[in-house]
Amino acid sequence: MARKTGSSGEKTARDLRVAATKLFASHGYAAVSMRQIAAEVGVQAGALYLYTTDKQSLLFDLMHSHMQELLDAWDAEAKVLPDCPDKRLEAFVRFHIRFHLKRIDAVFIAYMELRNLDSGNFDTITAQRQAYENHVKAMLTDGCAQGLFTLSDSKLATYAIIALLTGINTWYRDAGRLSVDVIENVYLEMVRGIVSTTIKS
Amino acid sequence: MARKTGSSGEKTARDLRVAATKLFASHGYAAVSMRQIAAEVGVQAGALYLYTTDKQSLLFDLMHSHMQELLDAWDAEAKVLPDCPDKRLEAFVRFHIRFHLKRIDAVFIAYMELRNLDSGNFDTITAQRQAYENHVKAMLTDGCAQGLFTLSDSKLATYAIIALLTGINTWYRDAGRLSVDVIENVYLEMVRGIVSTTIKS
DNA sequence: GTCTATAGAAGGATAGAC
DNA sequence: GTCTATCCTTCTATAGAC
Repeated sequence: MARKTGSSGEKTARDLRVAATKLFASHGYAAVSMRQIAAEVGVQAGALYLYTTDKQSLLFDLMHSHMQELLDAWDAEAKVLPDCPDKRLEAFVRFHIRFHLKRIDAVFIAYMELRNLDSGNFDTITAQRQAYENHVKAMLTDGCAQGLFTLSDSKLATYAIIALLTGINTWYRDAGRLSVDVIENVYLEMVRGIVSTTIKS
Repeated sequence: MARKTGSSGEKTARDLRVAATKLFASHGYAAVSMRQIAAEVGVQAGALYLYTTDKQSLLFDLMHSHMQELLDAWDAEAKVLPDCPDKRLEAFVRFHIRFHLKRIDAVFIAYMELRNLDSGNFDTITAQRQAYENHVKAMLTDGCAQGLFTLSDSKLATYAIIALLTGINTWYRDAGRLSVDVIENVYLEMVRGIVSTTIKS
């Protein structure tokens, strides 16, 4: 924790995570070798095993810390939001888009590499994903209870909204024709259509 | 073409596609070996090379024929639809859901294994995907022109609708709590919300 | 903390017998 | 049409030098 930040080991540990994230996202976990990762980090393959017990733990650590960051970030943001479901929904849409667009590689891994996790690891990540979905579902149910949203199935609406928002990651490019602000506004409009809310902010 | 259907070679060719589809979807292209596929087919690894020049062609063939089937199926259905954009949208939503839920493994591969295609193959599949997106976009643009839909960006709406519908594949289970008919209806309602159409069928 | 070297397993693809 | 056998490459992970 309070170690010298200049320590070469800490830098290598960080570099390893960055390199693995980039390579796993580009080519897939199974297609990337420890040698490739080592080359990207700038060390020999053997040296990586000072920082991870094996390739599987490396994948799990990346996915687990990503999901934890996501849950923590939304908890922090949700805590200071007003009770109004429509305001919370707007905040969620903007939060989800911004958070995910800043971590395109990590998000890709978290969605695509589930099948390459050992079963215990799989269960852990799945529970985190479900916790996130539950936040959304609670928000929608709440809005329905207050008569602000109209939904025939809040579980399906949760899936639908998350899939629609996360789908942005598959086509977004940094120098694209639309700014993140504009994207947020357009998608917010579509999500409002889904929940059939007629409230204007 | 007009060969005896009892021919062992034709059966093996079919079995190979079935086995590869199943295994690639479960574990990923890179994680599956030709030996595993052969075992699933019930032959030795060497025999597979009578039916595919290499592993890459096998992947490409699966993806290419899946996408072609999709395009052909929608062409056939769209041909006999009325001009009314709302009716066409409803037909599309139902078509997309039904088509994709019947081919969960193939759809998964078509989305997840793009990065494992050689560059020429990648371009071919990407063009097919774009052709499909263009059908949807044209339908939305048409509805907007006729004043039936309200969309601030028909390209983003296309992405959003496809992502939302295809997302069903990630949670759908055959013996789940909802029938395909119910799912179609709920998602159609949400898609109508996105395009803000108020027309009732 | 990193390197070189290597053990041991598994991969894709081919050759030739049947 | 399929099998057995095998070539050659590449992989993960470890051991021991520096």
